[in-house]
Amino acid sequence: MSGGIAPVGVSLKAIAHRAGVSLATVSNVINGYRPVGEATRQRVQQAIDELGYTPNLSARHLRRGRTGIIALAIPELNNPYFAELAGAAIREATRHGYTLLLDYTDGDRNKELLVSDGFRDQIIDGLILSPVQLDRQAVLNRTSSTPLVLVGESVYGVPYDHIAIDNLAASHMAVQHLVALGRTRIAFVGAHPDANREPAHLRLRGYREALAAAGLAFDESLVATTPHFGRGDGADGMERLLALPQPPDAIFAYNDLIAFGAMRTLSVRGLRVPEDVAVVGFDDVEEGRFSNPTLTTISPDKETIGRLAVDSLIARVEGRLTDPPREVQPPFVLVPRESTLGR
Amino acid sequence: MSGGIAPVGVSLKAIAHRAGVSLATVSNVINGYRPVGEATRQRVQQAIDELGYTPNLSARHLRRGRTGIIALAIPELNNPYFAELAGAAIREATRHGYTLLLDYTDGDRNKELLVSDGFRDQIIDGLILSPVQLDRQAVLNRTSSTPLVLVGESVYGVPYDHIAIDNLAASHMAVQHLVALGRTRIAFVGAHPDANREPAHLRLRGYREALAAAGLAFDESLVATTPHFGRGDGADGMERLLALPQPPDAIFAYNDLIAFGAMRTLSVRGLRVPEDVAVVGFDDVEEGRFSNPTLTTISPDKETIGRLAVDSLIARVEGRLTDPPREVQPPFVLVPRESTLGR
DNA sequence: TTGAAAGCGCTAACAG
DNA sequence: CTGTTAGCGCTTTCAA
Repeated sequence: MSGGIAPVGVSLKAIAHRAGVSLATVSNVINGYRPVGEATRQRVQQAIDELGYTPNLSARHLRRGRTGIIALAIPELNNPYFAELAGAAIREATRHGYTLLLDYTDGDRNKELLVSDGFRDQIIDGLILSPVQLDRQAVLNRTSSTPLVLVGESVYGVPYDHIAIDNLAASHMAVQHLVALGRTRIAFVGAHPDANREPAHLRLRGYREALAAAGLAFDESLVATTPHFGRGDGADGMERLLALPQPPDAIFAYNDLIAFGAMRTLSVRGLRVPEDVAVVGFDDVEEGRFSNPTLTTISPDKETIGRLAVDSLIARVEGRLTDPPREVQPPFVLVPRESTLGR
Repeated sequence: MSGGIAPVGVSLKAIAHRAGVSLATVSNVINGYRPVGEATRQRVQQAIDELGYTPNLSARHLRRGRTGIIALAIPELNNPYFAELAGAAIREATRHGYTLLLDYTDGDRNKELLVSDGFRDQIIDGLILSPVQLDRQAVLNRTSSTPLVLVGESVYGVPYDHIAIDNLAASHMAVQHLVALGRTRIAFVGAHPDANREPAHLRLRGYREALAAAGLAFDESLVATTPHFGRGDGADGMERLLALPQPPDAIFAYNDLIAFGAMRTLSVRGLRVPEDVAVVGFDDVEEGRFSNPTLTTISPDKETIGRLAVDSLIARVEGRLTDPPREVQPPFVLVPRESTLGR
């Protein structure tokens, strides 16, 4: 944030009048569109300071055809992963002089479509979208020409910049961690009911591949689907797994919230984490550093994801970037904590 | 969200031309500023539909002097309380056809001042502020004339609408709950170091009054101040309380995050919740329904707070509300869970 | 290096 | 009930 009070009514004209120059000159002092003589510049600057002038953004936007606003559309704010991502994006946007507007899709396909197809076009210069339900085809068919950057593991193979960690490798690492601890009945919680959707797919695929690599058989009954991706879903999924004839001895959760829900259920059922069941999450939200037990998890570099997404988008908006769309994979690490290592 | 694609370049003029009417008539069909004949209306509407027209907001805003955007400035998104509040506010703003912009102050006094003094004035019609550090005087001296609505327990006695639950009564209820369970050494975690600030003040005051009402002595060493209001602060505060010669047997936390931090410390130190130490939080964030143990807490009606704040603000913005500022106290309840009742 | 002026798209006052 | 038009504040082209 950088300040400056704007008494209503102080316009370019007022400054021009006060400084005894034309509108164009004042505009040039402000925007540097063409050079201005040093003496003139000083006089104009003084008038600006004295009157406390701030450009009227609506007018500027009308004229320029751009608004200085970009949107970040995420499924929900209640998932702290997105809250943290949004924080990073907002900081970066602000740094570039842009305002970032948050939109929620509730992970609802129709809302994702609406956003992608230009719901906010009148107000935004560009869009960062973290889709949940949107498929490749829908993105390809999108009807808006507003620059778009995708984040998250949902959609691949579309002509837009895409920022997401290597979900396959990350899932591998998570499962491998459990395998290394000697676990053999490793369950996956948080597969999407509609199994051929991409996002769960990648993490699920990583899970399967890692099992195979470890010589463990894939057991479909150990994959708990959930309608959403919150704590309640994790709790329910865990209940179902515990009802199995042979319950799991480890859980790889689609995300941290699901892991927290699962751990809650385990606690209620009198099972110890990690002694009876080890748990690994995905996202590394702050909660996992204070939960009982603390949560082992995949930690994507959220700061970098947010920053890169905003940078790419703004570069496209301003026409500075015209390369073909790029696929960027920010770093991630596995953070081992009590839910697998014990205390 | 309600949609409509806006191919760039479809203007009022285009519609007017297509429908064979004047600009004004099209505008009237859209805005209902004055009546339009039914036949004409139909023709215009058809042109609008066919061309997929959406008004250019920048132009409208320039003309109207309003932007249709309101801001909600909160300390941080990482506290799920604010995330939930923001969700409610966004829904309500959308319902009124407004866009809600989120701003973060980091609980930093300067940023709160900046926001309050009109940092976003060029872009917003009104502001909802949840101050942490801002004092009465700063609000009274504010230099912006943008309509303002305050939420939260921070500032009283200023000429703006204020939406906040009765913090005094809520704190009373929380402490009374602990007293009723037979606890006698009840600590308060999350007092602000600068003790004469209002927000912690009310909850702290409620705490003291409830102790007095219960015939319990106030022990200053049982008040743990914290620099911020996050999990880490709660964990640190708890450490300090446990180092006392006579540690507490109950905790009333300024908010849920602090309570989670405190419970984490208790767990690490091998103390049982609630057997050894009972814990009550404040905010009722979802996390507390899945934590181990689940958290007893004060549950403010966040939906109502968000809704009322937005409604009041928009009414002021649109000049529909010119009454003197009002103080509104939405309902709250105490939700007893395992952290005081046990399992 | 500077000025004059057109015009972005819209709303609302004025005129019929 | 409908049309004409001024002008919101700014950027940028054309002219000097």
